[in-house]
Amino acid sequence: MISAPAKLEQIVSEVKVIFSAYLEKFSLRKTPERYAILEEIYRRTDHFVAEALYIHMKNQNYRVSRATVYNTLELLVSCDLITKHQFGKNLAQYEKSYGFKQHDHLICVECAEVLEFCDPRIQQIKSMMGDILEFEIIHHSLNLFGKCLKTDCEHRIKTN
Amino acid sequence: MISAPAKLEQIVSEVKVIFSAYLEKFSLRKTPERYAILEEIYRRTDHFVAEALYIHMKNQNYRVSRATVYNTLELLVSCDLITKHQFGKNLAQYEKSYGFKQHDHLICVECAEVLEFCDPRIQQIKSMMGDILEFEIIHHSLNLFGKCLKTDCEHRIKTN
DNA sequence: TTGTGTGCAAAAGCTTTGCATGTTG
DNA sequence: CAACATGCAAAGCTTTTGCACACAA
Repeated sequence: MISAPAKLEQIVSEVKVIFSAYLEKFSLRKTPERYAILEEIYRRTDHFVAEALYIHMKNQNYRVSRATVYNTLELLVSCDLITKHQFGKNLAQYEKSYGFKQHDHLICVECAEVLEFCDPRIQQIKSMMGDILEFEIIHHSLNLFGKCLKTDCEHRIKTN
Repeated sequence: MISAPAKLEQIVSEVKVIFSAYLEKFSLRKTPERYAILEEIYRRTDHFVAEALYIHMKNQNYRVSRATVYNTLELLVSCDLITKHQFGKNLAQYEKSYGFKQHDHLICVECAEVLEFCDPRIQQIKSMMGDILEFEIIHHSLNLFGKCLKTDCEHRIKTN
């Protein structure tokens, strides 16, 4: 079996190829900033917000601007390498999407913890509703909001 | 059968009772502004944004501030009389929810048209995921994004 | 060389907050 | 009358835009 670090390297190189193809297809320029942002995202853990990505790159002394971060995030959403979420707040959260299973989210309204889950029925709903309402469904967003019942939930620990 | 205007009046009076009970329960004040905003929402059509509600009340020469509008919208969300949505933009949209069937949304990515649909499977997903992940699910948000295939879709008309 | 992309800072847009005033309970 | 709610304007935060410069193609 392939090791986790090796798999990460493989994914990073694959997403670069996909991004390159996308940039070529639309005659967009292959700038070092764009690749640096893509790589930063794929080496980071799960969900992140634009500002955190910007700060993190700045901390590594990488010269980049917010404008470029936002511009590149939009490109990456367009070529399906990341997904953009709005978990009820006025703040976009992003997530890498290549090489990971499609999933939806369950958000704790008390501690804002985000869990992921998969359910095949959502695909059925998408295709049925697309047919009935005559839409070509491109993507979806399903968020469940609730309270964690486990005793070790972060917000329960906090309130002890 | 009861007429549509009569039904609206009935709903308006019912939501006022519910709101009153909520305000009493939490020892909040029954101000004229709060009732005026509630009434305005229930007499208006479907989805709206906070600013539009504010402008609309101003145009009727009702003296109200944005602060109060936002404050009241939050109260109404808390007592389940309206629901708050984020259809992919950094802009909250609201919708009255009492007396209307629970539904989800299908958004056209080209013309931003919003359609509503119901599917019982979403309830099954909610209860199953709540059980498995040990969450008490309070509410959910399911948005499908796609392109309208009908020839009379607004964005198709626009581009003619 | 040409024009797209970038950095920087300012602006824009939605929402929240602070403070003095008004009004509910 | 005491505390809470309101109006107004300013501030806060995320995101977008304008402009001069840099650099990919």
